[in-house]
Amino acid sequence: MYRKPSLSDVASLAGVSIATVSRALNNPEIVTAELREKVLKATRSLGYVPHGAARALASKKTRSVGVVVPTLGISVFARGVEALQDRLSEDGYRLLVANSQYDPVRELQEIESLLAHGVDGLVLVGNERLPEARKRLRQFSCPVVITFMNEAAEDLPAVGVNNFSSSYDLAKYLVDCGHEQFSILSSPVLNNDRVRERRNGILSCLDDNSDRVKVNQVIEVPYSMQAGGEGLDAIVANAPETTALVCTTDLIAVGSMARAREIGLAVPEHISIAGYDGLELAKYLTPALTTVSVPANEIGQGAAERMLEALKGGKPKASTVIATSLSVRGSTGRPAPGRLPLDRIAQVGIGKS
Amino acid sequence: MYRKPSLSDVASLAGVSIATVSRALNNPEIVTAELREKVLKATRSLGYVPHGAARALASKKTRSVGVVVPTLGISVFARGVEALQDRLSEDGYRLLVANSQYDPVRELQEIESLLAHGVDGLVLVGNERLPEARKRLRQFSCPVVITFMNEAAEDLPAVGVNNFSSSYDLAKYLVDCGHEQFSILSSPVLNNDRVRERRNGILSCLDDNSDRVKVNQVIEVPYSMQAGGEGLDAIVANAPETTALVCTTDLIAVGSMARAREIGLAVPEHISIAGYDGLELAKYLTPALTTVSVPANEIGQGAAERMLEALKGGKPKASTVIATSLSVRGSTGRPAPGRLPLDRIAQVGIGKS
DNA sequence: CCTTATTCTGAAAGCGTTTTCAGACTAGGT
DNA sequence: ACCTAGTCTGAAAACGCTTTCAGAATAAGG
Repeated sequence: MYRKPSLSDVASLAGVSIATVSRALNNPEIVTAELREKVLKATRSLGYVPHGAARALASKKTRSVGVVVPTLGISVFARGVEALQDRLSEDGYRLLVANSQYDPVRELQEIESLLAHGVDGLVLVGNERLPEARKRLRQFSCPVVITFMNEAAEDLPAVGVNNFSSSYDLAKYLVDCGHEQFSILSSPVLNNDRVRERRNGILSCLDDNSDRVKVNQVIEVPYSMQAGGEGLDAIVANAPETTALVCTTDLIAVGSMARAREIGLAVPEHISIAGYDGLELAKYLTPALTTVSVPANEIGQGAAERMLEALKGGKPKASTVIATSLSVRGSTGRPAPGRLPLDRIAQVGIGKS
Repeated sequence: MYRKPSLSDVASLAGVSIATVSRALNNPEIVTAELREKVLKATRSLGYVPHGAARALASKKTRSVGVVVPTLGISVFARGVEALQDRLSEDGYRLLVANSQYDPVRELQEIESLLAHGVDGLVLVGNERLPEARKRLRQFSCPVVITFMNEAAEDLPAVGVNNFSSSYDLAKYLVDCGHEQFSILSSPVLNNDRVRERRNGILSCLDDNSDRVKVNQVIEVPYSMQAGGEGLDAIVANAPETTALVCTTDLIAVGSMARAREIGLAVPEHISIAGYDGLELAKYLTPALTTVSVPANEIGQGAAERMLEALKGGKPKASTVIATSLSVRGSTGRPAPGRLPLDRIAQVGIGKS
């Protein structure tokens, strides 16, 4: 049975010691050109590939980092992970990916699994996690970068957008449009500080303008387009005077927009709908969706940069806030004066597919 | 400086040898209950976590598998990777993720990086790769599973949909609708056997019906919604008699549909448009997009199952074909009799945003 | 030409596990 | 009571690399 070549195979073929081979491969400059050549030749002719585990054991570095995201099914996370991997790969690091499905217990397990594997660093999403998770992170004292948040607890570096202020701005834009009757449709806030911040940002803005503006309903629905549609139904039934519906997520916004059309509500004539995330598809909808664009790739890349810095030097740099942009599109506009309550306009059942 | 507890720390605290600790942790049943208890207690009280690299070195298993996808920016791949991770995680395996950006050289590098790291198995997309990549795979002789294809070269197990026949069926549906003037809008076929199979499937069907049906244009555009729009422009300019536009990808289809509306073409009255992938958002568009639904999660999960089998037993099971379903929706319909050429209908510039 | 400083190289000691191997101890049969 | 078979346990040998340490070789200086 064929055995994969090891350092000593290369060493004996090149006629040098294993120490020299190791050096020639890792610190070429500290070995004389002549030996280096011999070693490289032997390496090539044997097709030698260093053994990762052995190397990790000896050097105490696996050259890999781990990331735990809630799910890859959400485009911003997928793109963030992609950018993270792209950047890490440039520096020769591998990326271990896990998803928690928004379950803190699962997140803890995945973190423990990654730490046990021996990742050199860990990229996480948001600040909320089980105390055990924090404890493990401390115990392993490996570099951690928090993403999709503008700041992190325990003076960890964070790379992400300011969910609160960008949501505040989104709401402000709608207030400035002249809307007075608001409702909010949110994906679950439990275990999700990003969405909570967004919701609070919206509420804070509406509160700051409470002389002109009223918050009718704040509804929380599961994270799916269908649930977004059901959320809209609830708004129509319980807060028919609503003229502006702010969603904490594009997916929910898309679902509610589709449902609005189904029941005969015109967007934005009868109701303005806005989302958050900057889904690429959002601008191809009819009407195109007003949303807050989150540059997920910048977050991923920024996280990679922070991580690489920590892995090399170690100076704990502060957090990086990634700028969002408000993409105003066709799904929002001025409220129609004297519009009837939504439940009077809606023709429930008629447009139903 | 605090050192992480090792096997021997646990051993001395429990008053046994490291061999016993190792056994108590990995094969609890071969150790007497009494010792096992002592060991577990010591393990807990020290917060002992086995050292991954050392374990990998000794056991020649890292309990991790690697996957290389073209990009995570495409939803089917992201969902596939997610399902893969979910299933592998159940059995205690970690997942290393890399993307190649459709570049064969980059794919080779990532494969080499993963193999050097020591993954126990490798999940890849499609059959096309550099000869060096095959060589490495053979050299490391680690289990490989090919995904998103219904069969693979070199008798590797494959888990995926039949791109050819499902595309054939999609085209057949349009032929049966009565369409006679077809055009095809494809994302790049280079380094992408999945899309090539789809295109060939469509062409094969149209060829089988060449007595009734004509293929006007087969256009290849970059993989983006904008490019899809430009593709539509080209169709309108060069093949205005087209009544059915088949796209090899939902993203392209969405782009062309949006562009169609922009230039005043009604879908499906003036032109039927179909896609492929089963993007979740596709059914929330107006009109909803006819597409071939690919259950990416089943592919990921199936790949995980194959991989786990290979990792345990080793019987090389055959490929698994995952069924697609044709989702017929509003974007396709019967061709309008006596329709004018598209360039006569289009009002270029008017609807431009 | 000899001494001292300066590179480079090789021997060997880990790194923290798993696993083989042999010895110790228990139980069962006569 | 003695021998055999059968369980468990511990000592020690890998696993393949990095890195320290000391020695060899070369260069520089007097």
